[in-house]
Amino acid sequence: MSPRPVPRKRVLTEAESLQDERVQRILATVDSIPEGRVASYGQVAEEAGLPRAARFVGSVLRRFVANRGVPWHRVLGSDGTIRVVGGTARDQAMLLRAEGVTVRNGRVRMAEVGWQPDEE
DNA sequence: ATAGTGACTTTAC
DNA sequence: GGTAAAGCCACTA
Repeated sequence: MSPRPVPRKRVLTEAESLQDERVQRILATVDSIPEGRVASYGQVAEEAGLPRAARFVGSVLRRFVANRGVPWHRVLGSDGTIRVVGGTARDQAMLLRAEGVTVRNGRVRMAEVGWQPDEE
């Protein structure tokens, strides 16, 4: 029997990461944010069953969401601030305004447009 | 295995 | 209102 190479762990490709259960739950959670509402990264993480993984949520959105049907623009910082840098920030504000969310100084009022998961 | 990084959050001034 | 530091998770320069 010729020895076979042991399958080594390697870096996940994008396609593989998309199959990652955590990624799927994150995307599903973001997708469940109703139009006109927003959620924080930490909130998404918690809803997805990944408490304290807010930064991970941010990186997942940054890497995959750009060209999918996921409403990434409804995810903001816990204080309602747009955390994206560069031109994408302008897009996010535009997308939010397009669905009736008031954005002032790169920020929204979480008390008004914050998503309450129990109202789905 | 260690160090650095980031679409984060919380706490403490 | 604001900044600073520390804690946080997972990925990687």
